Amino acid sequence: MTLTQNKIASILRQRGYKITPQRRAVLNIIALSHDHLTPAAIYEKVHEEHPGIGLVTVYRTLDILAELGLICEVHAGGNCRSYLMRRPSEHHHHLICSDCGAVVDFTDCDLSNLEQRLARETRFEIKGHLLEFTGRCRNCRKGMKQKKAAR
Amino acid sequence: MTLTQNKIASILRQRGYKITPQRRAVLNIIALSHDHLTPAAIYEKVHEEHPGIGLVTVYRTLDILAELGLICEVHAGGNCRSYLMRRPSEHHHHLICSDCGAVVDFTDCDLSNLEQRLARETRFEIKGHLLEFTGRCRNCRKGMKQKKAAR
DNA sequence: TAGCAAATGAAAATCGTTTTCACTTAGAGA
DNA sequence: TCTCTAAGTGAAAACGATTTTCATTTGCTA
Repeated sequence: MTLTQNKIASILRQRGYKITPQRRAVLNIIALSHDHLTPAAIYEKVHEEHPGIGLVTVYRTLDILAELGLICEVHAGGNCRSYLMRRPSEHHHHLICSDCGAVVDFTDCDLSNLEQRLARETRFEIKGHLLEFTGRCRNCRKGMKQKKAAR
Repeated sequence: MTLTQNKIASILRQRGYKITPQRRAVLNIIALSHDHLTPAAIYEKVHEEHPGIGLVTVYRTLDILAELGLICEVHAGGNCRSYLMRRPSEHHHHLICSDCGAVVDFTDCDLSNLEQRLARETRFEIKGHLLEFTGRCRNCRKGMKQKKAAR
């Protein structure tokens, strides 16, 4: 379930952050997009509607939203840092289409067996994991006619 | 099994790359280290012994080695791009100590069930995955006295 | 050994991100 | 509703990592 913007605004307020038009705009863009967006892409979209908003503000807003856990990072191969509105608020992972960039979440990774075995064998205290699948989504598999989303 | 340097050299030669002292030096550093190293760290070490070698050359060499699949990238949280000599030449994953940066490989990730299920449910054609565990290694768990390896 | 394509190093360019700082503003309190 | 202040903003500059450019050097084939 997507958090409503009002809900997000109230979380921000609770934590002592002010609700500014700039933050609303950034939030809006991320919430409306089903893709993961790089900071630059977010800036671009935000800037279209609100030309006054600077890239710096986008970065600052992303930092705050990530800190509050309202958005999450996608790694997706080479370049790091693109963001996605946090949909399931619990632990989850991503399945990323390498063609169009679509992201699907999944929650049940069931790595506990593997984790336990690794912990036993290596004597590591395992704290977390990063798991992402890549592939081609349904749409991109049929029809190459799909427009590739501009990154 | 670690590829010997000679073997690597011959792979380079086969692909039309020349064997230069600079490339040897970079290769040497990566092969001797059991940690994953950032380009900067590699440069530093290489530079100690061969002060003539520039950072640019390190980058170029890393690109080539990665392209040939002789070294592999480690993601490890925030900052991307550190490299590791490819030890098992097959598909494998990393277990990374968040304190000292030690990396342990493991090969049997057994995600096929999950992968099949995801493919069925999402109609993705799944091509690959990224799996990394993070935690604290045995040494770092006992004794905080361990010196943190400079990144 | 000669010759040339490939490789190198230094400097400059580029890219993404962060810091600085003077100015503006959201929102708590009068 | 108005005032005041801490928090937020934008522009420019700083910054670190990586890439490009270009003149010079070098490995290696003929």
